[in-house]
Amino acid sequence: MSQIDPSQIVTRFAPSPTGYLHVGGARTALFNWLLARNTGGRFLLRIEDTDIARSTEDATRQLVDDLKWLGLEWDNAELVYQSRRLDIYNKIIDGLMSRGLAYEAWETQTEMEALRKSAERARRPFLYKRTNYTADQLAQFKAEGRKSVVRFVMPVKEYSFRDVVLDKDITQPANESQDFVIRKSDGMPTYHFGVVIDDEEMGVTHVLRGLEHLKNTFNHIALQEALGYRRPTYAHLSVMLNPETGEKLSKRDRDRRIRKRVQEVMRSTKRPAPDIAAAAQMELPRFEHWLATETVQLDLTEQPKVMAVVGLTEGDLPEIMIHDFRRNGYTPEVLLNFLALQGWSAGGDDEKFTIPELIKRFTVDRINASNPKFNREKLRSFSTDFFAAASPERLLSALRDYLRVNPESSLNRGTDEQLATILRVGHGFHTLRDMDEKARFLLIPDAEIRYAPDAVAKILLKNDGEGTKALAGVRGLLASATDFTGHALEAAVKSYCEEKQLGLGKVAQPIRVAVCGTAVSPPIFECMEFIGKPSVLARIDRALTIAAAS
RNA sequence: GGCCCCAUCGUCUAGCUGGCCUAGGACACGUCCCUUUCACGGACGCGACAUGGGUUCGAAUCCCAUUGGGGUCACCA
Repeated sequence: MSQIDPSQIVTRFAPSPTGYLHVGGARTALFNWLLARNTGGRFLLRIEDTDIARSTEDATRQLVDDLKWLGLEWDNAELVYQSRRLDIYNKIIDGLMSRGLAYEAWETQTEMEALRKSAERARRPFLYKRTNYTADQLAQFKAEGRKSVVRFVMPVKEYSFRDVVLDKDITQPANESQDFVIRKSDGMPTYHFGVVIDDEEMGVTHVLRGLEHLKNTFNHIALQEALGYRRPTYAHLSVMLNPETGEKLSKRDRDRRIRKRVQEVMRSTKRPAPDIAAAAQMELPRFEHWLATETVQLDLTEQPKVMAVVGLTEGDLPEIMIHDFRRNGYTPEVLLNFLALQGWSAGGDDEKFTIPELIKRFTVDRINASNPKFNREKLRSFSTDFFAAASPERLLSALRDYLRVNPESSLNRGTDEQLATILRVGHGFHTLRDMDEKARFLLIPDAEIRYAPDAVAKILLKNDGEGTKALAGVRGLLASATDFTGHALEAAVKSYCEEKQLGLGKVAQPIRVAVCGTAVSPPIFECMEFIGKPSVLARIDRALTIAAAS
């Protein structure tokens, strides 16, 4: 083997545009990007849109947006779309056919299915065998309007390649060679074909991809040999698993979470299905079908409605797409750091890295072969630490980004200065969503404060309205305060409590409920300063009215 | 089911050219401290080499088997 000049390393990420970027795809992209950046090589992006039915332009845009958001910039100025390269593929396929290395096959998908079924019944593995059609058959197929596919004549021999993650040679015996499809009946190349041609033409030297492609590699090698192409270095990455199911992380996991919650709610509240379906504005048969069928998923309009009915929020669902993480208030540097640790480690005890550190320390030989379970708790902890250490500028830009994808948040009303204050007062949060949920009352009109019934009951009404009395008592003090800063308010309320022989909590908690609507908030005196005296008094009056009416 | 891959605390992992390991770190969890709430923070603690055989003076580290988990068997990538 010749020594590869590291500066010549070319990697690529080649997603198929079927939706937002999946977290597993993001990790694959990250590893390829890291390898290129670590060695001063190039990282390329190619769109594998050969599945016409599933690929959309929207999806391509979302994919590109997610990659940009992550900061995984690619080095090809022009994106490569496979769908625009049909001429190139067809020319090569014609060449293969003229050399007798590829041929047309006429079996329909139903016929293929039947063949597979019978092989299964006979309990032997199915391998496609070339059939010789008579002239009559061919004429009949064409008369029927059948469309042929093109299959590659895969030489029957043992194939072997070295996988640098597994650090071993992977071999496929000769009797598993099979003439696989390289051009589909719609004229598009298959993945196997496009990937081989494009990797060669783009000069890709290193292919880091998911483990699900391990066996495909033999097909690719056979094609490379037939075409006289170079063989890139292969590295197959482990599969990230859902910690609850132990299966591959899947978009379906979110749906599963909702279904589980619906079932819990139905069991505990004895609320019947028709009732929930109606509340979610869904047809009952559709709702029941979904409820009973794992493989059926709610669509994007149904999902939020059902969630609202059973009291689930965005933050309760497992994030699967990069966009989910963005919406839930994670930053790219945290996500990337964490993703790098799913299957890779720097060795030793270090695990918190900036992006430049990641680039510097990344090597392929430290990638692990076993499948990690995706542990969101730890990601959350990384996020907490990141926000605790971030500069005010980074905090604000992260929050602005979060708000762009969460337009319904009340914090969108804030000025930069206000948001900076909120960020400072509310420090110690895990994610921006967490911060948003805790601090959103700061930027909504007094009349729109919603008083949480359990907080009102526990803090204001309990013990014969003890809290309400305390609130009414301290109102005068607040109304007459001349200095409405957090410090001054705290000092004033503290001395008030001493004077009245009350614990601080006995007074502070009722104020909190009155001002925030909940029993939980950032430090209350600073919140009061932020909101200002008129609003604080208005909110207290409103709370007193509500308490009196309860 | 066939073929392939993998196997250290609940989780992510360090360690794997055998002795520095009565196995290290982080998350989670538990106790305590801080505290006007929730968090944050601090201290301490709990906790693993899947099993069975080898090889060796000596194995988490090497070999084999078993078990378990995962992947794959498309005109989807």
